[in-house]
Amino acid sequence: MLTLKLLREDPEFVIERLKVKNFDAKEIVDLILEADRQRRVIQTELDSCRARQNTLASQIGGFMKEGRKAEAEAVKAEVASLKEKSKMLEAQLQEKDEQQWKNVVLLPNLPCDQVPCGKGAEDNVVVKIVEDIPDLGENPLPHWELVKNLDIIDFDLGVKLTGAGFPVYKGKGARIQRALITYFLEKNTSAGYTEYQPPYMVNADSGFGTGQLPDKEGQMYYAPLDGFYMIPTAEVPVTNIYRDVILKKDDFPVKMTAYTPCWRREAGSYGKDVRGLNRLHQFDKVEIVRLELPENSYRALDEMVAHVEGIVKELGLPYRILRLCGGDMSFTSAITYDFEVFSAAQKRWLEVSSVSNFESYQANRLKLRYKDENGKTQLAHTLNGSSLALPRILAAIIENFQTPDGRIVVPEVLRKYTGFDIID
RNA sequence: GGAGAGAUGGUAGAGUGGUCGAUUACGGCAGUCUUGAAAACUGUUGAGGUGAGAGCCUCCGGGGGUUCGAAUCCCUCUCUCUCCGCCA
Repeated sequence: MLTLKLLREDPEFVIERLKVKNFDAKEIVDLILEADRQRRVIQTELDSCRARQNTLASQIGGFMKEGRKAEAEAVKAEVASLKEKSKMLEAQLQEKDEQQWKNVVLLPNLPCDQVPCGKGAEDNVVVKIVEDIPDLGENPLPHWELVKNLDIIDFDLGVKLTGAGFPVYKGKGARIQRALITYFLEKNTSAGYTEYQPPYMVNADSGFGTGQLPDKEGQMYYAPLDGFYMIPTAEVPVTNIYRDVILKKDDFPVKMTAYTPCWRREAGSYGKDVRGLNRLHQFDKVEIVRLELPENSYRALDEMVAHVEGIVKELGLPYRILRLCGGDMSFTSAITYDFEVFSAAQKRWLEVSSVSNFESYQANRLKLRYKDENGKTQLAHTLNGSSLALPRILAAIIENFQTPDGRIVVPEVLRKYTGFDIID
């Protein structure tokens, strides 16, 4: 959520920056500022009305003690009329508050100045590409055929148990999942990230804190009886650990990592994008989250990108790093780098990680703050990235490391976790 | 699921209708003392809104109500603890 301070002080800047995200903010900003002006007028009037009431009420207290009943009654009459007035003002204030709030949450985060303009995926900028694409000979199989032949992932069984997009991993398929999770967590913890096991369901406050609510409500599974949401990413519970927290300057940086399953309804997806492991309703992911001082957040972002790159490289997968254009960025992000690995059999790039700086956008919703050197409370910066998401990594491993006879060679770094070096 | 007790500032813990945004202790910060530290002493120390500022307003788990006046009384929701039941 953008701060009211920024909107008030430099609305033109906000409108300009949001054009990079192809977001026309003019009308909303005007509505917010108008509601804000009205709100302050009402607030001032209400405050003085209440101040008068408070004074009179304590006067009555004095009269009552001294037994001056008649005088007390006279003052009571005045308070009664003030009370009606403040009731009315309160209602108006609440209305303006709601108007303002309703509109402020509609504004996405401002993209930082490194973000290129653009409409969609085609305008993203490739900042690095390591194309070490394996030669798989004649007819390499896509992963959904390989896993069926090897009987390590059963999509049909998932349909029976739950529905499409809920695969069942079996035997070496399950084992390599667990190996990947352990491997990722160890890479992250040895880079100084503290490991967490958060809840997989969160309440509405948490959903709001990281920006899933209110606008992406339809993307989460919801348990109405208890009002809980299945997490779409570990980012939600992990970042919310610090909701309503005021940190000290030397508490930074806060570095956290967590493995969780993730659930996404993915309403509206179709076609080849959803084949096999490409898009699931339930998948596994290891996430890294950082809280930083504003002056350090971009350095931290570079560090996170380098960290994720190190892992992808170690796995031996061809990859590229994209800087997302304004049109392809998420609502809450100020800048995002995507990692994609090349899936040799499908002959396409698959997104496996997304590393973002949210600057103070989430922090403002979360009320995640710190005391600066003058003792003033300031908003912190939040960042996160996948490190890494499993299914597409697994898809790429399965396809890129297939042998002509349909077996899968396990990447070297995973072998101490799998306990086998080939899937057959 | 049933019965009962609670929820107050960073923490502990007072406060049951009238200067209570809140006694006190601990912690934190600053100072005195000290070569330095500790101890002791002194001061200071919640968040937000509004205003140039003095100040004023809001917040004692959330929401609603009673009252001239609510941390304090009533209703409701959430959560915590104790006992019972169920259970990996």
